[in-house]
Amino acid sequence: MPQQEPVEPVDQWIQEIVKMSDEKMTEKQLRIVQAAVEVFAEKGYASSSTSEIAQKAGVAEGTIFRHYKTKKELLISIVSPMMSKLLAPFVLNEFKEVLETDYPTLEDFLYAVAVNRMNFARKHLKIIKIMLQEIPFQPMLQKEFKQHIGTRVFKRFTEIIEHFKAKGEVVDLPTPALLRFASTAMIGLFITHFLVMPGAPWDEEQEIRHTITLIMNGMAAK
Amino acid sequence: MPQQEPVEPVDQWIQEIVKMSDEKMTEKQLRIVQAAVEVFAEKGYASSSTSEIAQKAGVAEGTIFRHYKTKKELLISIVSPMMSKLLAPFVLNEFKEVLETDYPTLEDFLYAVAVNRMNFARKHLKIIKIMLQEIPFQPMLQKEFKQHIGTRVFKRFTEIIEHFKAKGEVVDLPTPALLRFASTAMIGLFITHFLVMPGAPWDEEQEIRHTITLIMNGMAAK
Amino acid sequence: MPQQEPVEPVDQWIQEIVKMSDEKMTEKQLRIVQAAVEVFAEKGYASSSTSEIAQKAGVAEGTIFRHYKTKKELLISIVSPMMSKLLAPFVLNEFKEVLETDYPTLEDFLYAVAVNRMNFARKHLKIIKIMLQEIPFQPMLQKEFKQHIGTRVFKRFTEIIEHFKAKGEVVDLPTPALLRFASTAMIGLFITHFLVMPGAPWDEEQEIRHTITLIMNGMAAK
Amino acid sequence: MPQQEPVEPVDQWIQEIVKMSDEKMTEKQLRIVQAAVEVFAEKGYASSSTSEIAQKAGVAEGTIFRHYKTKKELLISIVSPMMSKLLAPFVLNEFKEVLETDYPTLEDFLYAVAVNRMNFARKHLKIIKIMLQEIPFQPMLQKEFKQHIGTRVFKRFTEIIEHFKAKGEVVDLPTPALLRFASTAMIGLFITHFLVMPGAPWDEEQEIRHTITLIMNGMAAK
DNA sequence: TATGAATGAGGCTTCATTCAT
DNA sequence: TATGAATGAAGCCTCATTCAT
Repeated sequence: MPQQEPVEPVDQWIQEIVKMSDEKMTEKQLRIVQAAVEVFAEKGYASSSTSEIAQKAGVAEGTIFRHYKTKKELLISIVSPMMSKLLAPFVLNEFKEVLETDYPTLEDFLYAVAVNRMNFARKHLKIIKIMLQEIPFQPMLQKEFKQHIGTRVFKRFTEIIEHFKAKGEVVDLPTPALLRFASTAMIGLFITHFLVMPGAPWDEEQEIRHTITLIMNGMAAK
Repeated sequence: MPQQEPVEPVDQWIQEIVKMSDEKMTEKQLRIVQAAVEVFAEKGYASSSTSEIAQKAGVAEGTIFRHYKTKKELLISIVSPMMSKLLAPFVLNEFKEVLETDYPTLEDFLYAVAVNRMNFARKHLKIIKIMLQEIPFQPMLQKEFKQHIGTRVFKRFTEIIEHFKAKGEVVDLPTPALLRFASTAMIGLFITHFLVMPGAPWDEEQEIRHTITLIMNGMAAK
Repeated sequence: MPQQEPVEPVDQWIQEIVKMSDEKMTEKQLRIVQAAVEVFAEKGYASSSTSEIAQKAGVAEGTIFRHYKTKKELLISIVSPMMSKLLAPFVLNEFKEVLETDYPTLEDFLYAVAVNRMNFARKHLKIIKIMLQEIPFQPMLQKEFKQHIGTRVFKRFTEIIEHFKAKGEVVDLPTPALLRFASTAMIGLFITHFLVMPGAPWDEEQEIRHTITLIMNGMAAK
Repeated sequence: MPQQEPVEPVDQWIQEIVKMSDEKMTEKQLRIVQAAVEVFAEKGYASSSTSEIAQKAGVAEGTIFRHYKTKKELLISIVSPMMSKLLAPFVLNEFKEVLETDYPTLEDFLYAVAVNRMNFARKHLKIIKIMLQEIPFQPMLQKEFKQHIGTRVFKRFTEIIEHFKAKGEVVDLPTPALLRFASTAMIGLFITHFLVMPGAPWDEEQEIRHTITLIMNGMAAK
């Protein structure tokens, strides 16, 4: 079990990516986006009306369409950048090096990353909910999802797992199975606490540590 | 690792529940339900139109409303029974006894249950997809979900995990964490293969075994 | 100058074409079409609103879209059949034979045809006005116009003019110039009295005769 | 048939009218007018948007409304002066005198005028198209049209025709019929070649001569 | 003078639901 | 029971026009 580690090192190399790149929005446009996030998250994209968004944003309905050609473009403009920002740290080239250089144990590293992403997710919970809801129905989001996950994040994680397998620290099971196991256990933690049981009290640090412990135990070479 | 086991024993005690309780539907009504499942799964509930459902079912639009007062009632009538059927085996009182009586190892038992539920899910994939999509937006479904999971399935699983903890076979971590870990790893397997990567080829038996192995390793008392 | 001739012979061979082929319309659909003709003719297609059409037709706005998928489809459904009906008599194969068989002089024949088409046009004046207004902006109507005029009516008229040229009765100028001259002089008569000066009193029979006389004089071999 | 005549004489007495009276327009205003002509001609007035005009003109939308109070005023400002310029030569008081003084034959005169107006029309084709399209729907244009045609051009042409009738050179038919015949045959030539078949190759000089020949033949006292 | 963000009325179209047949 | 024409509310979007800068 890792000692309490400062999260900063991770944030150092993510910071320029994590920081919001939503530049130069007018104040009304910002209000539109915020209202859209609220309404989409509450009712789902298809059941949300632009008139309700406009009302909640305190602008005229026509103003929405001055900034976004269609309702769908408004959705995409919200969800699409979130997807890349959410996964950005896992795409970095230095990922593996940082992992070995800056952290005493794999668990430490995973914990740092998990906390960082958890904080990010908590901050953008509604957008992530919208993203999960709409990916099945929006081909454009599917495309972005596949590009990000399929060809970048997946590859990076695969490298890391095989690195540890080569070192004899990870059980000899197929890499895809290991990857799926680890990621769904972590994502499951996230979804359970943020989406399935949003009200339940929890000690985030403890929960993350337990989950990582279980994952590590599961994957450890016997 | 368990030997190849016949799945039948599990089915024996689920059979009366798993068996369809779709009673006395007219042929047209059946066609409506089938069409609705197709369309809801493809476009999502809110983006589906009753006219498209009617057309695909080969009935007049009015006919739908003769059987279901509203579009939402049609949705509920499809999703609601599926939820209980999907979780039914985990609610049975004899669950724990069967587990200890009929199966040599815990892994054997989990494998049998997993295969059984996987087959069930494959058969009703579209409805499950609709269910997952609509639970966040349909209070009635949320209520049923909470009743089933929160007060019945959760309780049953908690009992079982604590049973094994008491026997010293499971690591001493909080039961909710263990439960979440095990279930999300299994559900993650399901969602990955059925929903995220529906086309990918896979050896179901192997995948289930690997996942259970990882879960068991993770939870095993060290 | 021809004696007063009965118009019937011409009508005999056009009758089955001239007769309306608008079959099996519901009463509401008929009211929609009538209202649309009124409004389109008065304001022009682009400046007409479906809500005004619905109101004038005494139906709900949605009812229009039950019968016509779009506003443009409503326009096309009105104008397109009119174009072929208007030109139908000029396309008939027996045109030239009838001309030589049933009428003592070319003038008689032209007079009969002119009266027949004038009556038809008067009856459908508004639709013809819409047609003329919208052809420049509706590619589908342009296509139909080219097919009808370019490849059928033009060809028929060319044959007839060359027939009389061969008989030495028509001046030796290029056939297209003769055709254009004769047709625009006739169409000019129509447009002047029906569209440019709709209120002016006139003796239709006299006007037609004068115009034909002038056309014949103009084209006569000197 | 007249010899090739210089067109200048006609232009001499039209020149001060034909010359553009577009005074003191800013460069932006000019660009707005040009863009409006393009867009109105292509899509029709009602289907054109001020935003498209502004974009094509390279100005802000608001700039249009600084120069023209409404969209309709922009239309009128374009079409209205064109109408008078197009018909100006036919309104001149000296018309008849010029006719008898400067040209050996009536045909010569008509040819000269036709060529002159044809050139003018070719130069302002789009505006004329807009004019023809919008007269039916714009009361203000109708008013101007009636004033120009009804009380001035019509009167002038009537005088000329009756002048030649008195001289025994024109057939004894009602003057309005003669006038309509001649004008629609000429206008028909114009519309056919410029609007109905804009792409077709043609020898303008020949076509005008043929048409005038046919008109003269038609109207000649027998 | 010029801009362009903002407006809100109005346009076309969809759709769940009703009802006479 | 089944139909499908009809409804009208509501949805998305366009657009001429205004106004603060």
